[in-house]
Amino acid sequence: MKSMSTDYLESGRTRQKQRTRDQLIAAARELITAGDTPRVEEVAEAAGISRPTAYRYFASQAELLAAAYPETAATSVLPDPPPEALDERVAAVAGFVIGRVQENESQQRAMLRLSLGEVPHELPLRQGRVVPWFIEALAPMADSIGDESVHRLALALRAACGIETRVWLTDVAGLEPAEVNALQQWMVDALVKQALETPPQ
Amino acid sequence: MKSMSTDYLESGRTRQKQRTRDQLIAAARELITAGDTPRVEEVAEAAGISRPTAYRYFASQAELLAAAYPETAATSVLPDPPPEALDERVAAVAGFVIGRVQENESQQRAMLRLSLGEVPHELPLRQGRVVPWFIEALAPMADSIGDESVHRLALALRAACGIETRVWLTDVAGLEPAEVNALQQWMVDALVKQALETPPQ
DNA sequence: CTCATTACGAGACACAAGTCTCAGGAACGA
DNA sequence: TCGTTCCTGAGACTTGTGTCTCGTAATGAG
Repeated sequence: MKSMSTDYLESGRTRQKQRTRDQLIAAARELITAGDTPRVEEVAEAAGISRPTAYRYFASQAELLAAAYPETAATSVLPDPPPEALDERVAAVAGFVIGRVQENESQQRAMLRLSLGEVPHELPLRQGRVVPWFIEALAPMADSIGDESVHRLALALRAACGIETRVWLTDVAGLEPAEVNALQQWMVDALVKQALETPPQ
Repeated sequence: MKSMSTDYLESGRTRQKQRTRDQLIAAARELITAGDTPRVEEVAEAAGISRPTAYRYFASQAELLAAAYPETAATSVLPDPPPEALDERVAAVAGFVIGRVQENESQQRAMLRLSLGEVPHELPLRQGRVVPWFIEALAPMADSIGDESVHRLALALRAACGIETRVWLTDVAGLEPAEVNALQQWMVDALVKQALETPPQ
């Protein structure tokens, strides 16, 4: 089953459906923040909804959990007032992101694993807010290297401090959490500094 | 079931067991290079061995596939003669690694997914040869920044050009394969250049 | 308030991973 | 060659994901 078409929710008994969907997401969110990777059955039961109905709203466990993933409402994570120095601005964003990844590591791992399912998804993965945060932090250098390069750099920064990099540094390289944080932070700093001299692409 | 203890293979009818294990690995390798992520049953059948026996040798599909993963025999991937310039040396290794990841992307994704199984593994993940390759390429700078920093840098480089980073740049950032290669190569270059000024840790 | 629409629940099914038991047969020592 | 060890195969079982059918009941329009 593919993802439910958007206009399905907007036809028929829309309020009932919205309610059901919200209950599922709320239940999933609660279980996720409680620390596990809930099965669809557990989410459905916690929401007082049957399993088949849960699958009527979300094509897979991955989609349900993705929809339930706690969002940060903030549109900016720069301190107030924002620093002027580029590396400080970026370091602030990176520090926030790295910390968040570390806090929610088990959920992030679950999301990554589910997103790698053998059957290619119909894009359940949403681009988060991290890239915009980095682009905001990099704004002062947009004039000198151009928007395109700023975008590339932001992608590289997100890659450097995301869960994917963390997983490797932890599981395979065997670094301690604090060491992982430090190395990711160093990578971010190095990428920014180098971008000033030779921007990507 | 945990991983079979190593000395199990070395006790009793060792040759029979070694043969069985080799047949399983050979069959898995064939199926993997044919392009899919075979089920344990498929590997066992292809090897003319029963499924329970396959599980006697490998605790999980992940372990079996990991054991079957094609190895590069080379202990060095530097061109002959090796360049003197540090960035060229590293670029050579990175280019090789990035190319290999791109070639075997589906298998690498399968390995990554299986390595993220909910139940923490008893270390089925082996540190590959990529880090040693990078350390070799970085040898000229060991005197100036120290072995420890070289090691850290090599870990960062491997993280930057591995499958984990590629997955994100492809699936979420939506870059084309060639763009992914270019950005990973840029990241590697930037990290090396910056390490000359402020080494990690 | 009535009734057709339509979301929901119960329960069964398919399939894959992983586990367990037990009996047969191959390997190896004597 | 004989006999015991112990590896292997057959097949059932458990758990989890995702699908399907069909009857029921809530919803909201008239």
